[in-house]
Amino acid sequence: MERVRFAPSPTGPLHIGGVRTALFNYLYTKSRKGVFVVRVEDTDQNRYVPGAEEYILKTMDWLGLEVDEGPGTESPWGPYRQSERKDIYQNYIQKLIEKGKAYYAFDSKEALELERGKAEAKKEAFKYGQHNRHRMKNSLSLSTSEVTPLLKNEDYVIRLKNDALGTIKVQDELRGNVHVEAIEIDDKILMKADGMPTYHFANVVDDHLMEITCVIRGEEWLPSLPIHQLIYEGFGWEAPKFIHLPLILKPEGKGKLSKRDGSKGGFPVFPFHWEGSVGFRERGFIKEGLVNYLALLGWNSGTDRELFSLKELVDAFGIEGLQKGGARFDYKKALWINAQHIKGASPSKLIPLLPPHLKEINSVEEKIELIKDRVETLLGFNELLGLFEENPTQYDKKAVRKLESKSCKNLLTEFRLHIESGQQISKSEYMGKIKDAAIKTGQGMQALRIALVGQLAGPDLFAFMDLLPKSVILERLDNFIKYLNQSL
RNA sequence: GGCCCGUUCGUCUAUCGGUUAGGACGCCAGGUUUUCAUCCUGGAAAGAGGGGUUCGACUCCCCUACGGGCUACCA
Repeated sequence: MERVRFAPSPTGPLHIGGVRTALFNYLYTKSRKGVFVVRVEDTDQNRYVPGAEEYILKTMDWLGLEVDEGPGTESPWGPYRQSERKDIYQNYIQKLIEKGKAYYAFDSKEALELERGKAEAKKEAFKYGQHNRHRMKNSLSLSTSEVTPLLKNEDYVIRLKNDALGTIKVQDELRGNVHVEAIEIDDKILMKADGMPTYHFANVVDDHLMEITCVIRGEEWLPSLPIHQLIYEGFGWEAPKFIHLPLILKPEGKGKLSKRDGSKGGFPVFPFHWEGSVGFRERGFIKEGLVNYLALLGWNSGTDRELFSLKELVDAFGIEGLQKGGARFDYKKALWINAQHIKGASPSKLIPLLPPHLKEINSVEEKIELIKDRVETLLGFNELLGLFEENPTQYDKKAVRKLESKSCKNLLTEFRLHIESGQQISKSEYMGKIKDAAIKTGQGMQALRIALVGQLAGPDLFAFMDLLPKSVILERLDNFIKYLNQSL
C-alpha cells in the first residue's frame, strides 16, 4: 500500500506551485489506491504565520483533495505537525550521535560568517565538512572534557557527519540516477540551537516513521537529496522513492513563479484570497478549472485530451506523463480551461457558487443555461445576469448614432403596442414588424437590443425576452423610446 | 563562482531511430449568428548551436550556449 505525503510549511498562503505539488501528490496516491497524508512542517518558529495552516487545509478542501491522514487525525503515525514531534526528533538524533553519524557543533554565527567571508574572498564556497571540520569548534575536534561543559553552557547545533567517500548516487524516478561527489555535501545542521530539527532531519525521520513510500516534491529539493540519503543510510533505513517535480515559471521573464508575480501580471497566484490579494476563487475560477489547468502544467495524459475532472485525472495519471523541464504559467489558457468547465457544468452546480443576491433571482437556472457558454469565469455571471436584473442606465452612444432614429422609434413603438396588447413575443412576429417598417433587419434587431440591454452585445434576444417579465420589457422599451425622442 | 537539473511552435505539450514533426491556448482569416460570445473551417508558427554514433537522428553520446534550481541554525 502506497503512503504518500504532502508536506507544506505554514509560512504563508499556499501558492499555485504548492497547490500543484499537493495535486500531483494526491493524483499519484489515489491512482494507486494509496493513503494520502498531509504533514505540516512548522519547524521554523520565526517564519510561522498564523492562519497559514488553516489556509492550506481549506485549499485542499475546496479543491476536493481529500486528506486521509493529517493534523487532527488520530493514528499510530501521528501527530502530523512537526512542532508536536519534538521529542521524537530528540530521541532519533541521539541515536544518530550514538552511531557516530552526527556530532555537536559550537561555532558561533560570527565564526561561521567569518569562514564564509574568507572562502568568498578566495572565490570559493564555504563548506562545513570532511576537509575542515577538524579545525572548527565541535565534538569531533574537541576532547570530551572540553565538550561536556560547552554542552551545558553554550548554544549548540547537531550536524550530520558526512564521511562518505567518492561519488554518491541517488535516484529520482523522473530523471534516473544523479551523481554527486561526496566531498560536495557538507555537514548539514540537523538540529538547531532552539532544539528544533531542520527540514532535512525532520523530513527523513517523519517519512520513515510515517512509512512514506514515495516523496513527491518540488525540484528545488533535488540538490538536497544526497543529504537525505546520507541520513537514511546513517540510520540504516530504507529510503522511499523520490520524484522531483519541475517548477512553475513566471509567465515571462526569469525565474520561478513567486507570490509577487500575481499583482505584477494581473493574475492570481493564490487559490483564494489572502489578506489584501484575491485568489483564483475570487476571480471566478471554479475548482474544476483550477485543478485541470494545474494538472496540465507539467503533466499530460499521453493523448490529445486536455479536459479532465479530478476523478478523471486520478484515472489518467501516471508518472510517465510528468515533464522534466519547468513550465511557464499561462493565465489565458487557465481561463480557457475554466470556461470549458463552466460550459460543461449544469446550472444547479453553478448556482451555489454565485453571490447570494444572484442565487435568488427569478428563473436563475434558465438564465444561467442561456448565458453560461458566454462566460469565462463566474464573474461573467454578475455582468450577464445583471442584464436581466437591471434596466440599462445608459445606451451605447456610438451604436445609437448608427440607428435611423425615427424609423427605429416607430418600429419599437409598434412592437411595444404589440406586446401590451398581450400578443405573442416571438422572433417571427418581430421580423414582420421590421418588414412593415421597411428598415433593414440589422437596424431593427440592433434597436431592440439597445433598448433592452443598452449595448450591442448579449445573449439571444428572444430567449432573453422569454425570461424577462412583460412589464420590464415594456418599461425598457418606453425608456429607450423616450431617449430617442429626446435626441431627435 | 561551485554543484545539480533541464532545453520541440510565443506558451502548455505529443513523438520513446525512419512522421508532410501532431494537438491545445493565444494570434490571423473565413463561415454560422440580429449583435457580441460560443461553435465550425482554414492559416502563420518549433526540434538552441556544433561535433559524433548510425544506412538513417528531434529522439542515443560529447561539447558549447541558454534556462532553472541549490549553495542558511528557511523550508
